[in-house]
Amino acid sequence: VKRLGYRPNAAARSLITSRTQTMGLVLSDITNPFYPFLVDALHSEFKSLGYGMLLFNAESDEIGDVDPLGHFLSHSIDGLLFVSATLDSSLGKAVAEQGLPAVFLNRHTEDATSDRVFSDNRSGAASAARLLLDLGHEKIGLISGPSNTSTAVERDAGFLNEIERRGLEVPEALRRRGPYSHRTGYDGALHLLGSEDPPTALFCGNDVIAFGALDAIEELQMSVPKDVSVIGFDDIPMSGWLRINLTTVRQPLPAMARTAVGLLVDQVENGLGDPRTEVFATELVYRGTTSIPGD
Amino acid sequence: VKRLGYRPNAAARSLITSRTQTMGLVLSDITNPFYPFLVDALHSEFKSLGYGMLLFNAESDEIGDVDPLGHFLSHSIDGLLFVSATLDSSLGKAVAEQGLPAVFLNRHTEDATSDRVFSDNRSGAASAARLLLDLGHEKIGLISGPSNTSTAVERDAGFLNEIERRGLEVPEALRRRGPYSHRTGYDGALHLLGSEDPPTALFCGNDVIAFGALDAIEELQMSVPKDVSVIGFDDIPMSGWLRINLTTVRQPLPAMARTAVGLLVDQVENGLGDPRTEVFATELVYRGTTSIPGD
DNA sequence: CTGTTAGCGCATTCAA
DNA sequence: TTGAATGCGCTAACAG
Repeated sequence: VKRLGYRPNAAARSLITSRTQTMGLVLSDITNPFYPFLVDALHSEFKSLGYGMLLFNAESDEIGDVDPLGHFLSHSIDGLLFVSATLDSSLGKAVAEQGLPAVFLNRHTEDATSDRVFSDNRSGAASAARLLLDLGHEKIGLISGPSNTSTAVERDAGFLNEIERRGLEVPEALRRRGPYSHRTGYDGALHLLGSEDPPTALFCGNDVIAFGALDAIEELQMSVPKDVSVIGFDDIPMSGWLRINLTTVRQPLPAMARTAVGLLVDQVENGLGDPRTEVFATELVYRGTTSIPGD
Repeated sequence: VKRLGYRPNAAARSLITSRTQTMGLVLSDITNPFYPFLVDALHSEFKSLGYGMLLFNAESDEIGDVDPLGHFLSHSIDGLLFVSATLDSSLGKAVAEQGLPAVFLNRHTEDATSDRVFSDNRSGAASAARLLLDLGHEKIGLISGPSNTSTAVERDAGFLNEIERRGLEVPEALRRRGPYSHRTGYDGALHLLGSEDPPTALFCGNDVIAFGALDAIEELQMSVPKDVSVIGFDDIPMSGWLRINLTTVRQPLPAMARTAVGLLVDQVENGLGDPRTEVFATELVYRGTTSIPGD
């Protein structure tokens, strides 16, 4: 009978089941090279579990009071996955009030109202600090992400803490901050390295910032790692390309994506429970942008 | 009355209007740095017109007989936007048979059954050839994309045609081909430049392939553009980064995205008509990876 | 112009 | 087991 290409009508079905088999993915700026790999991983997880993925791109690195909720609620989805929300975002509360299944991935908001999965940014940043200190660097610059993101706050804390534990410090003059973008790294490094007593190493808030820093170093006709060592965070695939070859801290993105999707699907299929938090270990990836100072 | 947060139920509404206000976006591999900018542009166009965007990532560079249709039909969308379909894909016919609004963007299939928008790949590639010839290169290598993509076929044709018009040629031994990936460029350049009579310039099927070629050149300890000139295609933002600084052929992606979305929305709102084709002009972007041979 | 009603295509219940 | 009936929440057509 159904040989003539019958397709059940999804609208009618979801009208009765009150399920759409579609999840919403909210992210801050898909243009940032960090995301595609995440989106890829998330998509294939969702697909294998029978869910579609509706994209909402906030278009700036601030998922603040942009309101993706209205958009999604009127498109009726079963759950929401937030990637890289900001700390001050009211999204957590709003979603909890709606009783909507939700998971925060990579970054989280201040109040743990929903499931969260992220990596151990503190210890990852600490391991980066340890590497630079062990190599003999004493004057280290810091170019961080935005202060309203949990990743930046925790990476800063882990990094600075380790430095201080060794009896050193990073003076204000050697700190810069901005969006997780190439430009932030470029401007930051230009400023820090152009000063009269420049640092011999830079810890960058993520890989994309580090790429900007590398470009600034090129611009200043200095060389990496001889004149300056550089470390990033994330280990996106581009960081392994030969011309970049960035030392960085790897986040286990595929596993994180799988976990986040699992939690979300569990929420929609088995009902909401108490908020859960999953933390993943990072791994230092030693490549070519770090060395003993002057070597 | 509706102060208590009333939201119309999208499923019920679309049951009666037979519209979901959602479009499907099919792409071959979101991990390829070429796509995020497109996705971003498409998303904001759709959003501004009141449409959501459901993502389907084919996960390999081959949108062949992977069947996103089943996935989408069971998620009920109003129209489909295919980015980078392959020539041999049966998608065009399948979609046309379903009477589903669809647009092919960037690449197209053999039969023009739906609206299509792409750039003038032939003349873009010809302008790249002209640049290399004018600089004095006579031995030029070609690393193309897959032969079942319209972009690769047309770029090859435009490039080779211009070379021949000047009385030169690109022998088989100087041609390589593979997926639009970093690895294709890396392996291809390693092979071509490692031969006994290596070319002095390489035309790459797209920027990502060119990045791989640049890495191979680094690996071989040769220098760009002194030993080898390199040209890419697309002009994705990374190509403008200082450490890359790639000479390339720009496609006007934002305009192309706007047009594609416009055509698709027109189809769903005003009914299907005869297939339309929109072609966009490219622009040569002269940067630092090209020069007179040996200079 | 406001108020009422039928029906979109399913899943689920209940009757046979 | 199989078959018919109800209603999910809207929109559109129609009646008042």
